Amino acid sequence: MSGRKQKRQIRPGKGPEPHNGRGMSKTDHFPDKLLAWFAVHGRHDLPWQRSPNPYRVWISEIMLQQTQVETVRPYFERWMARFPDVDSLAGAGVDEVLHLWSGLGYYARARNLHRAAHIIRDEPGGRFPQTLDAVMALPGIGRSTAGAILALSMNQRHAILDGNVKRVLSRFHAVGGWPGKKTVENELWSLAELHTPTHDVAAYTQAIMDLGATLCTRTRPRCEACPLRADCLARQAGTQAAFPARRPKKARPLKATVMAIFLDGDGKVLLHKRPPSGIWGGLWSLPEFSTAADLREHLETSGIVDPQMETWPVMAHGFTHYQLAITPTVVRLQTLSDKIADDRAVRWIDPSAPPAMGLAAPVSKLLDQMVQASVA
DNA sequence: AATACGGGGAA
DNA sequence: TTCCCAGTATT
Repeated sequence: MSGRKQKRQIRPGKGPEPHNGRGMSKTDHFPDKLLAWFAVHGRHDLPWQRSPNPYRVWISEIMLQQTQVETVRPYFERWMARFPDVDSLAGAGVDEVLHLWSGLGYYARARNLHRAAHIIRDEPGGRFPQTLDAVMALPGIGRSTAGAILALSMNQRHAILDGNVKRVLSRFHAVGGWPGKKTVENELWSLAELHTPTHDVAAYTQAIMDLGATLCTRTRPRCEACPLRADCLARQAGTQAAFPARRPKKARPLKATVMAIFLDGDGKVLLHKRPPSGIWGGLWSLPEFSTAADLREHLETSGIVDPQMETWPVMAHGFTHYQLAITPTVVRLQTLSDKIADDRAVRWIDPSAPPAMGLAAPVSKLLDQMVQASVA
C-alpha cells in the first residue's frame, strides 16, 4: 500500500461534517460534561473498580465483552477468589479455568486468558505489559480492550471503542454507516481519540461506557438526562434511532434440506438428538437428508420396501448466516419391523404431546402441523 | 427471531 | 485488508 493520497473524505452515510459541526468547537466540552455527569451519576462501586490493577481490569473487560454487569459480578468475584493474580491463573490447569468460566459461554476467551497469563508470567520481568502494542499482542486483546486496560488501571491516555462508545459517538456526531465497516470504524476511532482528555482518563473511560450503558441505550435512550444532549446531532435532528446504523442485511445463502417425518403405526414421530456443537446443538430434531433421493436411498438400504411418502410444502427458516429451505417429507412405516428402537439419541414421540425436550424451532412447527393435519 | 458484541482467523 | 463467525443475552 504505497499511495495513500485519499486522506479522509470517505464519509459513508449522510449528515453534517463531524469535525466542524457543533460539539466539536475549539475547546472540547465533551469530556468535561461527561466527567461532571459521571461524578454524580456514574457507577463507582463495581468490584473491578476496587484496586483496579491491570490484571483485574483485564479479566473484567473480557467478561464484560459478552455479558452484562450484573451477571459478570459473581463470576468476577469467584474468579478473583481463586485466581487473584496472573501467576495463580498461569499456574492453574486449563480445566479449572474453564470450570470457573462455565456458564459464560465463548470458551475461547477463557483459553485466551489462560494462554496470555502464561505469556505474561514467562516474560522477562513477569510484569503486565505497559504499552498499548504490548498489551494488544496478547491473545484475546484487541485495540479497544488494550486501551481500556491501560486507561482504567494506569490512567494512560488511550481511546476505547466498544459497543457503548460506538453508539454514543455515532449519535453525537451523526456518523452514518455501519460501524462494522472499516471506514466507519476508523472515523469513530479518530473521534474517540479527539474527545479523550489528557487528564482523568480513567474516569473518562468509565464515564463514556456508563453513559452508553445507562442513558444512551440502543432503544429508548434517555436523552433528557444526558449531559451531552445540547450538542448531540442525532438528538437535534430527532434521529437517535438511526445511529449506529445496523449491519446491512446481506442476502443470506440459501440452503436446502429434507426433513423426514417417520411415522409409526401409533402415529409417533422419530426424533434424534443433534451433536452438541453446530446448528441446533444438543437439540432434538427430525432426521435430515440433503435430497429426496438421499432419503429414498436410505430407506432402500434399510430394507424398507415401497414406503408411503408424502411431501409437504417447503418451509422457510431464517438463521443469522443463511436461509434454510426445509422440505418436510412424511414417511409412513408399514410394518412393525420398520421401527427403529428408542435409544439415547433416538426417540419416538407423540406429536400431539411433545415431551419437555429441546426442540429445534421448525421441528416444533412441523409437529404442530402434523397434529393439525391428523385432526382435519 | 433478529441482532449486538470484540477479537481471531479465513478469504 | 476485509469478511465472517462464535454463543449468549436482549429486545
